[in-house]
Amino acid sequence: MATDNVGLSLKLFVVLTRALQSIKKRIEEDIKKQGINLTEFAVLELLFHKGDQPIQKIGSKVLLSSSSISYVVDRLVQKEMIRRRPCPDDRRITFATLTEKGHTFMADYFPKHEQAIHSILSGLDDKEKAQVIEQIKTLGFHAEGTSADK
Amino acid sequence: MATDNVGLSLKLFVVLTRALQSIKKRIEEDIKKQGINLTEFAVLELLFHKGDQPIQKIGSKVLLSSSSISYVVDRLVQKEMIRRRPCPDDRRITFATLTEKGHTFMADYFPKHEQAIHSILSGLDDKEKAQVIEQIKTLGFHAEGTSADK
DNA sequence: TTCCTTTATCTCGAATTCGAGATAATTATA
DNA sequence: TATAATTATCTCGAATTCGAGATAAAGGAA
Repeated sequence: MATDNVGLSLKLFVVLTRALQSIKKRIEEDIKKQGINLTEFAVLELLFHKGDQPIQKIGSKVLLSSSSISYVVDRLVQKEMIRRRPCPDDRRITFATLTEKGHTFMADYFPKHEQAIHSILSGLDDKEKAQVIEQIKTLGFHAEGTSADK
Repeated sequence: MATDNVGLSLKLFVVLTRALQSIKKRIEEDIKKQGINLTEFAVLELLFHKGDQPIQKIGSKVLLSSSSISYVVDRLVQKEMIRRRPCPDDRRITFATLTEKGHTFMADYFPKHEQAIHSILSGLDDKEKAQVIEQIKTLGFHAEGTSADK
């Protein structure tokens, strides 16, 4: 068959892993200067762009387990970037809400962050990026579907 | 300019992160059944294909810090997959060496692992994979180069 | 209403990785 | 050769994430 190069798949996996490690490292370097990490930033970004969120929703959006979210939210509360707001309708739910400080920070820093990523990823032009996005999405969806095959 | 879509870069980063997370999760699931994790497997694979390695070399190959390598090697020694062998020429150096058990395991399991990855990544055909590999490499090299720009 | 199931959040302990610094051995320099 | 710099490995403590299980609140069924 034409599609049977097993070694090529392994290579793709290795290349992806290494590239993303380099990319993440650069992005994290940039963000760490602000005293927060990538996960915390992802949570702030979600709240900044989508408004207040139940804690459990945050977890599913940024792909973290419930226990990890509790921890991340704690840290952001300590840093006074967000606060916990009980839901009046359902007492099981707690919303995470940006504080004034958190909002100000994001309004100032998000554009810089986006620009930094843009600079780090400038190895490809827009057309190539769009292409890679499609291909990687395909790969991701397929991998997601490839669950425990009995 | 044509290449100025900042949001596209952010999207590429998010897509890459999520896809790789899915892919890694699947691969790890497969390996965990063997009682080892991805990092440990990477070390075993290096020794299996490249022969005995000084511990510090392993770190640079699998992209782990020196302290992490010590830990991973410890675990593999505990599992009797490898052993530490002092270098006679340079007493600072310790080689990691596959044990009989480790070698047998890899001879049996590596092809299965490779096949599993192949299956997980079968969302793209060979030609597309080769293309993605090149583009991701470009991205990675560029990101690597984009160090602390003063 | 009472009981069972589901949902949301949190606590706890384990796993994994890192960075800083310690130790020991080697190499280069004065 | 004595001293300084480099290299290899390890120890320690911190950071981050997870899974299992606890708790509390809602919702649904009998």
